[in-house]
Amino acid sequence: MVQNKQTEAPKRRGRPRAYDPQSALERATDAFWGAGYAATSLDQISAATGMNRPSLYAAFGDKHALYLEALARYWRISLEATRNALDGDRPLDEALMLAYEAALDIYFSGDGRPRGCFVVGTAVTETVEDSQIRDSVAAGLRSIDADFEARLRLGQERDELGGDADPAGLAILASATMHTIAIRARAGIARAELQELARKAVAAICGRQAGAI
Amino acid sequence: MVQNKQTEAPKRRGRPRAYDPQSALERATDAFWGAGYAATSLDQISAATGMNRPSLYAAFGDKHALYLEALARYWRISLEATRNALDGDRPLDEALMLAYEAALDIYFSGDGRPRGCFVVGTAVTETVEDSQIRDSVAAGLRSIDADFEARLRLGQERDELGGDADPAGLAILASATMHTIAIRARAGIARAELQELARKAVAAICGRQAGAI
DNA sequence: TGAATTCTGTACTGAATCGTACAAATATAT
DNA sequence: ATATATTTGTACGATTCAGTACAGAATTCA
Repeated sequence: MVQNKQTEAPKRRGRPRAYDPQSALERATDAFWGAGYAATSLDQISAATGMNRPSLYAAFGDKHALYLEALARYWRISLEATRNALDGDRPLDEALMLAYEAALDIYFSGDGRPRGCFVVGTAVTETVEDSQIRDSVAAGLRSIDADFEARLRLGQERDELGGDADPAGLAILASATMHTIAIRARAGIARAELQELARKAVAAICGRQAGAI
Repeated sequence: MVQNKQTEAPKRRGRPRAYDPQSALERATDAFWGAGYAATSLDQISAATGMNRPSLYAAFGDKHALYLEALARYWRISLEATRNALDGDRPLDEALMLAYEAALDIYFSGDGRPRGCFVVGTAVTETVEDSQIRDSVAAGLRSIDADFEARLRLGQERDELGGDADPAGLAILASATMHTIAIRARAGIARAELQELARKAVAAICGRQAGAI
């Protein structure tokens, strides 16, 4: 059996940690996700992770650094989900619909109320006065745009779109659809309604010949 | 000359107010708009409005009530701007483009950094744990949807869309375009880029025969 | 076994926060 | 003038918050 790679089996010297950094970051993300960055206190994060404050500081630095790590992790996971949905050899309309379903899985995850997108729900608020969060958000948005546009260009090559369609323009609409779903999910709109919204958007983007899904 | 209606000329009894409630609410909105609801302290609002804390409480109630008033006022103004853009007898593509330009005027207003949409940038964060803000956001979103859909149906009657187009589906894309602009503006994307984005979106929504604007 | 190392948990500090009490100020009503 | 009503501004209390100091606990190395 291969040596455990996730912790790099470091044979650390002193008292062992009572927490797993990865799952601690995940629970810290959950804490921020609900009330947002500013309204979430370190005490709440401490409670959510089971780590006391000094351990939080030792592991992640201050609240801001912890949030940046949570944000980066969320981008990784959510961008990967979108790419996985778009990458396959599915028809275009199916691929788009799958991307939105994957997003909805994330937006409706967790135990409490639906929280929508972590970025739209918590990071966007901070972008005005926080350049690091702003840069992260801007980069992530462009990345999603590029993924949609690449898939739509492929669709055009495969004659899945009208020949006169503009992949760049449609990519904007595809990204925009994801953003409006992100907002509405957090605002309490039911998942079924958002699925229906996604279906209509996909049909409109793909040129109304859809109906498969 | 008609009696001053805005203050109802009430001949109040005690010491007169040193502030104008309307402009105070406007400046309080500005204060919230930058850092968001949770990160904006009453001291900052006090500084922005020139009112001291007891006067703020007397005029608006606590921080939460003040924010709700600011949110309601923002919805009033921004929904009216959208309706004015869509209501006229302009061609559909011009009307849509004008709606996005009106939104951009709001999103890029103020002295400091661009703040995007007040709702998307500050209210959406609070929707998970605050039912009053959630209800306000949900209602406003539906209202914009309805405005776009009404204009698109009119466009279909006037043969400004393909006969097989689905106004409800396109209305979703029109709303979504506004939302993605709101997010991107706050994330620091330049206004010129967002105008170009809006043009492409309008062209795609209206069936690519655009080019007028 | 003892020294060195790393983490845990309590407890503390200083600052920021919200909300309000209270006296002074400024107007109208009689 | 005097009483009444309303707002202003200072000042205070109670709470919460971020960040850290420090002692004790748990582990590895020699």
